[in-house]
Amino acid sequence: MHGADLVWDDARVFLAVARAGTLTGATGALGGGIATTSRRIERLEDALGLPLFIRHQSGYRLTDEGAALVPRAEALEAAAKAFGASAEEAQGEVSGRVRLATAENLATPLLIPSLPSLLAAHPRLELEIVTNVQAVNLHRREADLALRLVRPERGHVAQRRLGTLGYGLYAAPGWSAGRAAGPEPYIGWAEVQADLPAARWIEQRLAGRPPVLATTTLASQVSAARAGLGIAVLPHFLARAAGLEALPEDPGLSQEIWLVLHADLAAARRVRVVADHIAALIHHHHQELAGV
Amino acid sequence: MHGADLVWDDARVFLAVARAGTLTGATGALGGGIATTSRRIERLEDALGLPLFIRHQSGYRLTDEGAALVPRAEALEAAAKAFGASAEEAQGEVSGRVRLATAENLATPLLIPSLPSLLAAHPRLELEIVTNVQAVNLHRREADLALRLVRPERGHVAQRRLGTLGYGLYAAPGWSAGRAAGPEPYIGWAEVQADLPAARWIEQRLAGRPPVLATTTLASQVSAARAGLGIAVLPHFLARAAGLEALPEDPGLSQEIWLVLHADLAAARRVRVVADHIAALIHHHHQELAGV
DNA sequence: AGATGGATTTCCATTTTTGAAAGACGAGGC
DNA sequence: GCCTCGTCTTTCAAAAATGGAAATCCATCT
Repeated sequence: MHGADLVWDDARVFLAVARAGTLTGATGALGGGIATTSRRIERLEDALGLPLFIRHQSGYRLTDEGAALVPRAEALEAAAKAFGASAEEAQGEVSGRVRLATAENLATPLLIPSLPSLLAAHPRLELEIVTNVQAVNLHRREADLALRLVRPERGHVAQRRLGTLGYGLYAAPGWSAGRAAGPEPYIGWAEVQADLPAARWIEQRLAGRPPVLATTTLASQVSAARAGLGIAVLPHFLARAAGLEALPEDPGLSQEIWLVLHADLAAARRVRVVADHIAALIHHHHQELAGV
Repeated sequence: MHGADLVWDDARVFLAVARAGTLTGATGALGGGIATTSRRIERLEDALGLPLFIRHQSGYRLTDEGAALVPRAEALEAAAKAFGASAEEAQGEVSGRVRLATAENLATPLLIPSLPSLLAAHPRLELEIVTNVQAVNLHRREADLALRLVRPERGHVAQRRLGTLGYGLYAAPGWSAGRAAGPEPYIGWAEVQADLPAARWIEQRLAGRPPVLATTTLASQVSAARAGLGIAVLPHFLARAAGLEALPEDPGLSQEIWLVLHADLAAARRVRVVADHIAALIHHHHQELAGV
């Protein structure tokens, strides 16, 4: 008959009415409608199986049992406040080291410049960025989280697809205007990165001819293109920022951007702070990255 | 943004999910639907402004902050349990003295016979019945509660109208058959009770003639009527119980039955136990009392 | 690799709760 | 003794919460 399902929040209503002495007053403190306050007191009395108030014309007056319950309800209130306060405390400072593995394509031009705000917001956060992507294995805890350009293999990881990185063909400003038709010199990737999508696309396009220059970093390719050495396949956002000229041909290349977290660490606050920062960053630059 | 309005019951859901590790499991423990559990966790995270769980494919896993909040939620749970348990204890034995003032009309035939069950249910309850109605004044604490046949004057009292006491004209069985027409002998009230409605009605009816017998108690009037002394104006329920014969004429007399409590005592459990008993009693005999 | 199974999220009809206004009741002031 | 004021209860339409079912997602097993 009673005790079956007591609604904790009704205890809050009970306290308000006990303190105010009238439904009207309690309702003002609670927000809502008088009728609601009345009904919840009724429900509480039903659940407890005893009358808490004597209904007076001038208001609600505690019964003996009601008065006896006030301290208990106050204990509940204190516990609830502690619960909420504890939550605020938990918002406190983040500290500790986070190792982030990421593609250099993204780290240098995009991620690094965004870090000051993150580190300023969390002074005790230590961040370590590993760009040696190939060798890093989350499972072996060589990094806490990774920003990847390939879909991660399944494993004991939490992953989120953040956006898309679009590629285009770029050259120095005025390139198209100053050149006659004919085979164009390409800037390509060194042998070790031959498996990058961009590298494969170029190789296919050159059909055996060697590239005019092969490098191992994006930054050097941008420099080379700007120096007028040839055409390069570059991420839209990077080439545009460098002031390069987009050629009309579209290589149709794009890569998904994935954020991968070690499952055991996803729950750690310091890791999540970094993950959220990166997710927001990518989201913010969503348009530029995709190259729409 | 957060803390604004935290729903205490959501803490219970939080605990259940934290313990079960899955929404499905927690829902089983809570009763209800999975969707509800999911939404309430969301609402709690919104209210607190921090993520409590990491959503896994295999279930919900606590974040650092969530784990930190578990003990607080457990404190809340303990407080809620104490609240409910305290309510059960308050159900405990009633003890103490209660003084009830009542009209003798009601006390002797109705109330007294009903007392065994009340006293059996509350062995430590001491009941004192005062039938000297006129002199009793609730305000002076001469009684804790009163059962009255007149509407109480307004004052610092709580009052409930319980029912109606109907009167009829009664005589010994076979009275009508055995008598010729003519002025009938009436059994009336002694001078001191001349202000009773029944007494007034009889006096008016007799138009100066003296009653054949005047008494000061109902019981004696019943006896007199049963002895064939004359006609009496008696409460229906009492006359019928005595096996008297109802005369066709209806005096049109009735009195409201009021239960009056001293306002300060209405909240006292021992007083309320008695009041509730009486209210239930009158309600149970409602039909007979009204004399329908 | 594909199928399977458990778990969550989404969707929508239903139930419950809510809240404003009208009605009822008694207290206090004139 | 009557009137005004404040408070609670009831009523009903609207809003919110609920929960079952389908859809989706992912890890494991075959």
